[in-house]
Amino acid sequence: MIETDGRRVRGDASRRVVLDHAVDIASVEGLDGLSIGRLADAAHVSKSGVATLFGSKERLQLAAIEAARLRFVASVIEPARVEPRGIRRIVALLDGWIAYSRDRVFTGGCFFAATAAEFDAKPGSVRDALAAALDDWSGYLAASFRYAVAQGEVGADQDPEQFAFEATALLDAANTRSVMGDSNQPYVFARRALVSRLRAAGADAAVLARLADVDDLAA
Amino acid sequence: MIETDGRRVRGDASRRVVLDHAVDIASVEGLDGLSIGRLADAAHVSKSGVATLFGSKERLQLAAIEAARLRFVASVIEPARVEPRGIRRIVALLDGWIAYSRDRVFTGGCFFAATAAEFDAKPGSVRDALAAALDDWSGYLAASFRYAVAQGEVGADQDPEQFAFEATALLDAANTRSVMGDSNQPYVFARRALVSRLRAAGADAAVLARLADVDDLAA
DNA sequence: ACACTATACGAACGATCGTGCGTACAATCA
DNA sequence: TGATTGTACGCACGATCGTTCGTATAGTGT
Repeated sequence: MIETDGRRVRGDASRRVVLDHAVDIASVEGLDGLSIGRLADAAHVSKSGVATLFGSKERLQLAAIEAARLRFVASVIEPARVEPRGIRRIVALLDGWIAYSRDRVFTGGCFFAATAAEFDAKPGSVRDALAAALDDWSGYLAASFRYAVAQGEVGADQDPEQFAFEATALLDAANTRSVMGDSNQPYVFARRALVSRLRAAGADAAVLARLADVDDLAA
Repeated sequence: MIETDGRRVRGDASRRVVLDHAVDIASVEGLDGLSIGRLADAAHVSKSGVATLFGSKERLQLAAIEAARLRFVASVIEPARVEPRGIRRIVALLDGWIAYSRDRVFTGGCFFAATAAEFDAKPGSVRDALAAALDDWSGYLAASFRYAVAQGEVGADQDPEQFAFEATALLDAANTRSVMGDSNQPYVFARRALVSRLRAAGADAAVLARLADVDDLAA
């Protein structure tokens, strides 16, 4: 599985560098606003070099989505995996997501919030890839919640899909409003809503402390 | 205040026709993706005609935002004003917003959800105008809720700004996911969440019937 | 009557877009 | 060694972008 071909290794490294700039640009300008020429300038490579590495703009967009997915997983999912499955991991995921948005892991805020709204009405492989990535995230949240239900950490009447919808709605709204208004206040709203929601679902108050602890405004 | 100059009357009529197409295109392609050439084709006027009517692309974008605001007010705000202030009007606003999104009053779903995510990280007059429009909507919801608190229709401990944040978050999420996945299921999630939220706030169950009544899937 | 203003258009501007071609170089493999 | 493949570049193509200019027409004022 490991690439040993020196040419491909070099190419992969180049793609990594270019994509690192691409996801940040796209989080601000969108995946359509991401132009090959300006991307080439930002990454200090030639325009035709970028074209060679990705073949077409659509393939560049798809590669950017995959690169963004990796950065998101490393920033939100992986750190939360130190917590045991169930309600504790859910809290870690939600708290980690707020930090991911607040700390601008992508220059323009959450990459997927920006590009999903851009492509939701444009059918094609780019939209499909974005929908798949969002379903992965929402599905992971729902699966974690389902485990919490099975463990009795929250009420048995709770619908995991319903919870995942509400949680991602609150997080996305906090992201967009924070970026739009250059304020951390929306994260406070999101924290309060998420804590209330989980308490109403029957979650133990002590486990929610991490979420309830509001340090966004101080930071 | 009424325009009597025949030239201006004709110009305003032309602007109205062009903007009618502009807001629908922008709800799909975004305000940057909205190009003067394609807008001219859609409205069956010349490209330079559009340029004459609006002066610059930025002024066209600002005019489109104002036109979208008018369509939104006529579609969501005005119909809800038949209900008395307070919780009843809030329910009418939320139910009306879901219908506004579900019925695709704009071709690509909510105009403001699409363009806000596009411009939230791009400082300038366009972003400011979008932020102002969104604040108007969120503020109207908060003011209505504050009235409901004062009337004792919901608990005195309830924060109107907090409620407005949560409500708009749920509505926006339902819109984006419905457009993205071409399904009405997200509206069901949003209804359930909004009803739960208002019931938890102390609202009378009977007033919430309109919101709880799920006909989105049947439609 | 005349000057002036507000649409509306065709034509063209320079700029940027995505893409393809030809070339050069390095790495792989027969 | 020679043929092939993957990167990387310069260059140029046709298309489209926002904008400007000149012109024509219709409505408004003096």
